[in-house]
Amino acid sequence: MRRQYPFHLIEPKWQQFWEKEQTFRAWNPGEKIPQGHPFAQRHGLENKKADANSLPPKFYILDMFPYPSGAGLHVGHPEGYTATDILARYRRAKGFNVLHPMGWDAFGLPAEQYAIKTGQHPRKTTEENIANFKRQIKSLGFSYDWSREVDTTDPKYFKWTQWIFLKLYNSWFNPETNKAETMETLRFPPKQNMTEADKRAYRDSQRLAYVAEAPVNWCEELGTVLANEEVIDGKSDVGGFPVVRKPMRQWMLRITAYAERLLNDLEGIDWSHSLKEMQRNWLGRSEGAEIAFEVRHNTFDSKEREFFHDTHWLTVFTTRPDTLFGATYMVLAPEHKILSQITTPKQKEAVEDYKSFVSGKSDLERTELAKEKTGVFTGAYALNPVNGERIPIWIADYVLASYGTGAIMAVPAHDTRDYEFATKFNLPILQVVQPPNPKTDWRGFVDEGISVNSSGPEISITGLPTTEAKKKITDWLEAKSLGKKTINYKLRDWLFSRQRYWGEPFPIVWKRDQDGKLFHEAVPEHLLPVRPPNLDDYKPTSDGRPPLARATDWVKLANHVERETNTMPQWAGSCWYYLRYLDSQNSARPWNNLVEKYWMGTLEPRLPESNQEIDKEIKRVVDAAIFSPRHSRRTAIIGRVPKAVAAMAFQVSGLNIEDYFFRLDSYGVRHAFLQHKVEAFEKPRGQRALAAEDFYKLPAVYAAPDHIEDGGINQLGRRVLRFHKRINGIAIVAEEVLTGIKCLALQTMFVRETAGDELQPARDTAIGVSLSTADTDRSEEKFISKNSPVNQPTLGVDLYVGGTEHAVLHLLYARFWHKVLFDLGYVSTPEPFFKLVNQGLILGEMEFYIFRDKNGERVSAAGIVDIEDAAETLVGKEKVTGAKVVAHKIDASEVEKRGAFFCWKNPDLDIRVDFRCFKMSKSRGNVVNPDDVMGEYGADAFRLYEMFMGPLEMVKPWNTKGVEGVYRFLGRVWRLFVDEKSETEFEQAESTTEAQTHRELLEKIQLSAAIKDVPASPSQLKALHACIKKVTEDLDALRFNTAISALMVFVNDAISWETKPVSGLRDFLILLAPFAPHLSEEVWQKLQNPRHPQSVSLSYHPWPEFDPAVLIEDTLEIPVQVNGKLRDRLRVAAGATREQLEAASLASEKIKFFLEGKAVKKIVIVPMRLVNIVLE
RNA sequence: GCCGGUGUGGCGAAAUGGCAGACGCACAGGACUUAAAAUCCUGGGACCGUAAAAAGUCGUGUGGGUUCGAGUCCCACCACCGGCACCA
Repeated sequence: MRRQYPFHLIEPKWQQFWEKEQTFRAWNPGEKIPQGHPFAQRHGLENKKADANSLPPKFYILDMFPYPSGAGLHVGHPEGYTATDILARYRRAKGFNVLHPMGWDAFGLPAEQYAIKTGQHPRKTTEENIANFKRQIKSLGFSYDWSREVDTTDPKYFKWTQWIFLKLYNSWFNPETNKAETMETLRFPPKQNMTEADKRAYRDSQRLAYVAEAPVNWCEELGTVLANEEVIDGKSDVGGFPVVRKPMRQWMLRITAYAERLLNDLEGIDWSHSLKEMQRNWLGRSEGAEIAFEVRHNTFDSKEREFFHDTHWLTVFTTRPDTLFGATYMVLAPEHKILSQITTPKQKEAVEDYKSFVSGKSDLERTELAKEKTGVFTGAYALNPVNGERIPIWIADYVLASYGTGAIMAVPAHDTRDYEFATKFNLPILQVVQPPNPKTDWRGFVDEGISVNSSGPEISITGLPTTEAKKKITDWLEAKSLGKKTINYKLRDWLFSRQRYWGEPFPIVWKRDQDGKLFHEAVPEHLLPVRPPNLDDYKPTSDGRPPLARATDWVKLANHVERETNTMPQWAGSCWYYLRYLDSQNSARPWNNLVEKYWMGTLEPRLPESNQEIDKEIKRVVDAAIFSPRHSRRTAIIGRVPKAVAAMAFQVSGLNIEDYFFRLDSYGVRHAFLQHKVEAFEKPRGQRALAAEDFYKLPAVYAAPDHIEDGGINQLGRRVLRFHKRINGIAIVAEEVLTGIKCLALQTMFVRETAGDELQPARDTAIGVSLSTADTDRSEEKFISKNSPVNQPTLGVDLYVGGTEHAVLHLLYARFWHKVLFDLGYVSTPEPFFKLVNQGLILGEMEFYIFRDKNGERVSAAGIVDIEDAAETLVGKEKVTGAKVVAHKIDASEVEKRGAFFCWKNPDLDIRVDFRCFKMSKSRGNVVNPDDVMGEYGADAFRLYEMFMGPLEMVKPWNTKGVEGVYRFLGRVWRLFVDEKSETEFEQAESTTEAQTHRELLEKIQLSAAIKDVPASPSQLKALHACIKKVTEDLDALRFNTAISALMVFVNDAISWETKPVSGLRDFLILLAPFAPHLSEEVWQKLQNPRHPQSVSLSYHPWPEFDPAVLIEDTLEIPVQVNGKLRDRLRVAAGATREQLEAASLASEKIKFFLEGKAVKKIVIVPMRLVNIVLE
């Protein structure tokens, strides 16, 4: 494609300019901003030291930093980076102090494996890769503050990773305060005569970082152990090598202590629904009961009596205590400790055989081959506590030693797995739950119903619904000390050590006490960082000894003290990098506290300036009232003011806010509401609808807007809203305190009754979006939208963008570390990432496949079924014959569109072709290299295209033709501004001069003569302000694709203007700049002052204000429908009344035709929008 | 199996319950050109019409429902994508 504009000169020019001028430096409280910096000019900070109060509000916008692989950047990286860069530039223009950093997550296996192969030090590989990544990222013109760059493999960085590890090492989790505390607060158990060794052992057992001998995931090929999160289907996440369970001594982090908080705090952060679900899933909370079963030896015959000296107790975990009467056998995990004590001699051999059979299986076999249940009887029996029934105890590998108590009570009638097992081994199946639908088979029915056959001598739950039955039986068990309510999590402690070279060494040494017993101790903080030794051989050893152990000089310290030779996993460095960015040059501390508070938004918030007219006192109280923001992307949550806070607020202000509700919008702006009315609606099936009084018991309400009808004007002259639909749930009519805007929220979520008095919303069943406001009063609507992106900081990182692949690894670990640091007082927010967005995957370009049968004849895809993706090709079956066919990729030029299909270009066009997109992969050869795209179309076009493809979160296929489309658009922008003749001269000069002077030749290019310093015409203003409105709103909502289309619409219009008013075009450039910064800067410079080409960057120029007044039309085109079908359009005056609209509609000739001979039943008129005539 | 997400032209997509398909790609026709590229203009969901129009009918995965009006809200289902998967 012909070059549209000289991006090859413009882009490097501005990248160098920004770097030289430090245009995108983010300023910390206490820093002095250099003279003349546009940020200082904009915010009045010249010659001043910027303290936290004089700095504008912060905006922290973060990318997931990349692992610098040898392959270089792929097109997925710039997708997220472009989105964040656009927002960073937008926020800068809006007046924020924007923190937008970049760095390298550089520890990792590929560099180490390359080292093993070639002997090249991983540091060298890493440095080369970083250099290449940096070059590529810089060529995209992102506005990163490179002065804050971090590299996890830099000793200056991992010094603090080790420092945080020591914080974990020197802390324990206090269950009473539900938080981590330093070891000083740990009390020893009240036991006499604890020796120093006892005390040490106790302390070590309580640390957040501890050593455990546990069965771990050992990967032979990688020569290292792996975390649960790194094992997928029994294979290593990296490389896909088999993983086996093997007991080893390893470092663990006590993440399980935080399971509850990691789960609960998800509610307060703005992450996508699916991502939160993934985390919830991984945490795997389940509520149930532990029940103790007695295993009594006198239940066996006298000959065996001597083998059983005690009564044993076996505890099981179940989520369905209500099915206890249906427990017909028990199952233990083969690894269960009690096994040796209860197995009868007769069964001993069988049990031992089974145990060795199971231990020989890999994890993969244990899960994949588990379709058929296996197990053996132990010979022992337990007593069912409710009725004294003797139930046999089995062992089977479908019960996991690591979850719950490693033992279950099997209720085959109401558990799928137990049912399979019982069927195979002919164990009794006893119904204890009756399904609600009598036609449902009770066998294998696992849902809730009514308890049956559940009566014993002391307790009966027969006839109770499941929820009540659970509660009653649990209470009874608790009273008898036979059981208790329990919560279990699937989450396991984090296996934190790796047998690798290329990772952070542990700041730990091993010593021996007087008795020769080995113990560990922290390396003192002042000796950090502990650097890894130099090695010649990086290979792991097959016995699990880490490669660091080879460096004996490094390992062995004086007095027989030895270093820990394991290294930390790759995730360690990424657990806290977002904190190091805040203060990356600080060599004394990981970060400064004030700086952390400023960037994480915990300093005193400032009031939005635009709200000056609002009663400040109320605002202050409102600010004080909410300290725990709870909202998510789609759902605004209204919270009630806690009583204590309300009382406090009353003392301060005399204002009673107890009846207020608060809602945080997606910008963190607080809206207070006064409730007017609550109504309950139709009773839903199976569950009971909320009643008005229930509302007061709810801790939070998910609000959902639905049908709102205009209910006329009330005494105050305000529109009243009415809803008349039947809705299952409740409706709240409320008025926003600050603005007086009436809101209506329909609450269509149902509640389940729980045991206590408290009602809990059924999780995430809210269907709606947010409170909606009356759309009848336009000035109120304006008020809302104007105030939405307000200057109000949010807690933590304001926006974090990255791929889904880190949903449970990085994001869970980082939240965990952050919470520990929060507990210990090093950070000020409980969560690190306030809002998080996952970018969607970019697939390869569309590919065409033509099928051939076994004779090589081409066959139409129309007759092919069961098409599957088989390594690099497609296979399918012929529908008629069932014969196998294989597809071959063909070029797009061999294909012709025919109706809804693509056909092979033979004369008949009768052979249909299959078309689809695949994930980009080296082996398929469909990887798009960003360097190539940028070389051909430039960085601006590349950025623009990645954003124009579709919504950020969606999976979308790459299409090079699409890049050409946006490239053409940029060319049109260029031609909108420049004089064609001067450009031709430039091109001629460029082709005949030395390359070095090319950039100066840019100055040859003149502005178009059509650009004049004249006021814009009304229609020009209209086009501009429509664009301002759309781009601003879309950027706030992260809708980049539609923002770009608005820019295109403007340019399509403006290009035909005879005179182009310079002020309007300047505003347009500000709008375009976040998307295409290089082109915008270049044109801006020409526009500003052609005689002083080195004028200041447009990056800090204020974002244009949208003026709704210019968009008001004199006349409108109103569609007229008859029975909901469009029949005519009328042009009417904008202020036309209902009566005028009705008369005009009925007068229309076209409408008359449709009304002929029919009676008009009703006429629906929506002023300014539409008329609908309903006939009988 | 469980959980979550998504289904709209040939393709990427857009639409506070109110004119479905903005914007872009691909395509077709035209202008400019010796020609091509680039650029500019025009067209466009399908069907039925017609010399060409106009008018009309059907259209947002399927089937129901609510509503004057549904891509959008409710119920049931189907397909695809992603995650988890013997977690009691």
